[in-house]
Amino acid sequence: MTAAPHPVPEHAVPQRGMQQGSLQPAVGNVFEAVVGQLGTAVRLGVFANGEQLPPERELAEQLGVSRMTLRDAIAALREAGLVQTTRGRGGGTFVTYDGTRPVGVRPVSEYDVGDVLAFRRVVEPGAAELAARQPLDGEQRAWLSTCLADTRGDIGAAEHRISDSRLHLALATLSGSAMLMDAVTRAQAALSDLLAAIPVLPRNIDHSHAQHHRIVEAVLHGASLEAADAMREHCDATGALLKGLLG
Amino acid sequence: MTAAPHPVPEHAVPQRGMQQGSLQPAVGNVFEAVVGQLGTAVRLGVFANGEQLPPERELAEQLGVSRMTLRDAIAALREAGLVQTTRGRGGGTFVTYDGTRPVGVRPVSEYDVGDVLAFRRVVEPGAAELAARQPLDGEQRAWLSTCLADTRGDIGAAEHRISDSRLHLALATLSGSAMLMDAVTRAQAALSDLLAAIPVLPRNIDHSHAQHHRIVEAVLHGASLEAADAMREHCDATGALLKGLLG
DNA sequence: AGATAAAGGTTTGATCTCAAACCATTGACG
DNA sequence: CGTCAATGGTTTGAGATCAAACCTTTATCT
Repeated sequence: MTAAPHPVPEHAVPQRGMQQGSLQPAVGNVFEAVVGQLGTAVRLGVFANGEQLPPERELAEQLGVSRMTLRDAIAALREAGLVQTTRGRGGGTFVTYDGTRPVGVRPVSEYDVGDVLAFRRVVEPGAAELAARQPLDGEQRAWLSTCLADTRGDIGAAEHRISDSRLHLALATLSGSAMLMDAVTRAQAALSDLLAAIPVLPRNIDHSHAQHHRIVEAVLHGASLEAADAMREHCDATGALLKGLLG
Repeated sequence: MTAAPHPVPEHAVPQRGMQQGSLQPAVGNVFEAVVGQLGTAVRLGVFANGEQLPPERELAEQLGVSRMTLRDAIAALREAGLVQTTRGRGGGTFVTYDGTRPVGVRPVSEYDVGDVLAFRRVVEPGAAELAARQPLDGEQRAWLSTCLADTRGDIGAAEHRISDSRLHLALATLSGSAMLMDAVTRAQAALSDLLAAIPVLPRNIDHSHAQHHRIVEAVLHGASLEAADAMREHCDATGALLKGLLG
């Protein structure tokens, strides 16, 4: 039919692309992908404890997945103790997870620790910088302040981790870039497992809070470079802590 | 069975998470996803013209997809004229695409132009910075130089676009971070459609080449901040050009 | 020439996923 | 108290996807 455009004799080395890295495997199992996504959303506090998930029909559409598959995924989360479900009007699926228990839901993807930290150090400062450049309305400013305040209260380590995630995701959301939001979410998801493994020293929390404060201040004042810088420092600090503790 | 943890009376507003943004729809159609990925890889020059794709069994595994589905995808690319296939020993699927024809293969995802540019401006400088920090061996340095030289030759606009992609992806690869490589690939993929739409002026190419040169030099010399800066400038220039022409 | 190896091509039955319609439960409201 | 509305629960048949085995083609080697 068609001859090979470049016949390759046996001895010649066919030059296959130096980089195959850019081919990312499609997740073969939709069910597992959804479990991973929802589980991550709960662990990161995207859905707060006690909060109601969107109705199944709606959530299924948001996830681009059939309702049946979504229901199977929710059933898995229910068995893992992350959510509870009630029927009837006013019913629904509610988050029952305060971060104090470990979760049996495995993350969607597994990355090298150094890789996650490097990635995060790039995208989070970028998101902060963009958020600072964005004109924020009153509601958005209030949201950011609330998220910041939530990381401060007299709460346990688990709650602190969740509100920390929420703050970072809020910043990413305010960047106004869906792709960046996406990237930060992935970084946080990959990070949350690592963070759960390290001991929380009050000193670290204080330090971390000071950095959060500086970041939020910068964003609220539209100081984009300062915001990026502060976030970079924050990532470096967390990274150093993690590397010191994990290898 | 189980009572709702927080019974929600009709009048009370159930507080559903302020950010639903982090739930990304799973791609429902594996076949289409694979067509999109391979098509993008070809358009970006991940597989160069005339080059042979990995054997089906191998490629299927890399993509995390069954061989049947992969074959369907390849058939689609073949009908779109992007590849040719030969049987027998020494046969395989070969890229037949020099960028001069428009392609009927739609990209995997559709993003806002501003979003793509903002994302790119964050991840590409980050990748360049990391690449500059990496200790590069001779082969890697040579690869980078080759990619740079390829963008210069006396070639048409289409070939130029492809070798440009290859250079950017090479830099991302040398960053050593799979997640960043991933992000840059997505940015380039989203960008390539936009870039195909703008006219190519010799002056722009010269300007672009000077920037590429500065970036590569910085990376080869391990000047990470300079590399990031140069790349940021390059992204800004491309971005300004695109914004001026598209919106 | 014949054997071998490396590729693509084909078949088949099991499993996953989807869409759509319909059923069941519960609280709110008249 | 009865109806309605908003949720989760269930069924069903079609289509997509998979894994594994097997067939065909063709260049190289002996």
